[in-house]
Formats: sequence, structure tokens, C-alpha cells
Amino acid sequence: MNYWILKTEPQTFSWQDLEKEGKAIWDGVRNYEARNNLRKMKTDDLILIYHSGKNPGIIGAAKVIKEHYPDPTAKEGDWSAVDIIPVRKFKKMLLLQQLKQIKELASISLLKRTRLSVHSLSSDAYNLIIKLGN
DNA sequence: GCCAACGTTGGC
DNA sequence: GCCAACGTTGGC
Repeated sequence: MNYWILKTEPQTFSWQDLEKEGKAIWDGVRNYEARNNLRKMKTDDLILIYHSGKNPGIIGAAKVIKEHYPDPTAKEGDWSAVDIIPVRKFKKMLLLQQLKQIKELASISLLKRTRLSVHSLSSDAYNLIIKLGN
């Protein structure tokens, strides 16, 4: 079992959209490292959804239901997409500002590699964040 | 709106 | 292969 964080701009695609549609094709990733992470995802891997932009933070948990396949939105190049479904929305969004203050999370790649959109996460970090979100 | 970080492009 | 220029992301 692996754990991941997917970042999205809520104006483009939000947690609300994910819940409303019940499922999402996670496409449009155009960065090699992020794409390689998508390709490592296995069915049932757990995901945290992060909203960037205004009041950035983690808003809920999701999971992988379909492993990577060619990104249908890619006109050229070697890109991948996965399918995910929402699991549970956090009671209260866990803001970036709060995440930064938690010692145990200081080294997670979400906080260090600000421009990467698909991050892997340790099970410890995942479980801590879930606990804080509920 | 600004700017740091950093990926990409293209000239050499 | 190096590096300057440029574009994009995303926090503030």
C-alpha cells in the first residue's frame, strides 16, 4: 500500500467536483516526476487531495480505483492518467499554514518540493494527517 | 501583484 | 553539454 498527495487548483478541479461526479480521471499532468509517481500508483492506494491557491491545504481523502493508462487529454508525448474516487472529506480543511507547524511533517515532500503536483507520502505522515483532519 | 523555485527551450 | 532566457507554479 502506498500513499500519495494530489494537488489541484480548485478553480480547475476541486474536491467538490470530485464528490459531485463520484469519480475523477486524474489527467493533465505534464511533469515527468509527477507522471512517474502516477505510474507507481496501485489500485486501492490512498490519496490526500490538496487545494492550491487561496487558503491552500488538504481537504480530503481519496483512493485509486484504476492504475495508470495513457492520458486521454494528451495530444502528444508520453503522459499518464489514473482514476480515483473520493473517500472522505475532512471535517475542517488542514491548511498549509497548519501543516508547516507540525514537526513530524516538516520533511514531507509536499512542503519541500512546492511545484511538484504528485507527491508520495509515508504511511506515518498519511495517518497523522488523517487523524488531524478528523 | 510580486517573486522564489525550478522546469523547458534553444543558441552556441 | 552548457547556460541564459523564458515560462509556469504557487505561496504570500
